[in-house]
Amino acid sequence: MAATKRKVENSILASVHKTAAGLHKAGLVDKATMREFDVLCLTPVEALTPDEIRALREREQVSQHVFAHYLNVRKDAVSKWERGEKRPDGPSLKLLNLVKAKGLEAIA
Amino acid sequence: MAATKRKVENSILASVHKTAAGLHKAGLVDKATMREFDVLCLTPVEALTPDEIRALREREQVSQHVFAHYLNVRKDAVSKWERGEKRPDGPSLKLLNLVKAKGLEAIA
DNA sequence: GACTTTTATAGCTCTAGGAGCTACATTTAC
DNA sequence: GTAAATGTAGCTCCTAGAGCTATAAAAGTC
Repeated sequence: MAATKRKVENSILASVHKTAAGLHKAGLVDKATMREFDVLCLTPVEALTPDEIRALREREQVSQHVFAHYLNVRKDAVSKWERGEKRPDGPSLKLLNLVKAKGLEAIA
Repeated sequence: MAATKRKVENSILASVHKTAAGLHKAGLVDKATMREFDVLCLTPVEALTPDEIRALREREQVSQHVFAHYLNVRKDAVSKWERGEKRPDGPSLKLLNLVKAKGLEAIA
């Protein structure tokens, strides 16, 4: 239910963002103010299961070693994520979400 | 001196990368192989001083709170980075480097 | 077939980054 | 005046990630 609420909130926020973006284009809202909206409308960083992380890496066709280099973590960390020994959060999770959404090249 | 060596290495690697990229375009090297080159040629993640981090955030014209949201860390963390109480590394440093090179929008 | 390299798993210890909180200045806006 | 936003300061706690070694299963080489 938290997920449902989240989704509704997101769709509302998406509209707010779209509207704000329009105002910005029209020169009625400056860039800094847009950023204020963006905080609320930023793509939510979602948790990833070990399987999803592995699938993500295999989609990009790289070894754990190479994948780790892109994220600036050690290969051991990637191995542990994929086996569920450690769960990435904060900055690492953000990077994984970036790769999921935009591909490895986006963080090269 | 380590820095000098690094620089030289990087320029060499940059050439290797450029050459490899050419071979790839010509269809002589597949994408997976390119990735192998990329590991060596990835933009090095450099450490940032507290002042550089603050300058970076101010360049993007956002508060610590907003900045933290983009990086998926708490605002306390950003404050500590800028005051030199904690030094970001690994995934967080990678994100900061991304922002430095491509701007906040690159990680939105 | 033996051999090496690559890739990934497993187990271990240790450090410090980040979470999460409260309280307190300062500035800006209403 | 006072309310909101911003940043500092001082804590404690947890665990992610570093860093290492050993092992083992593929993949490529001779």
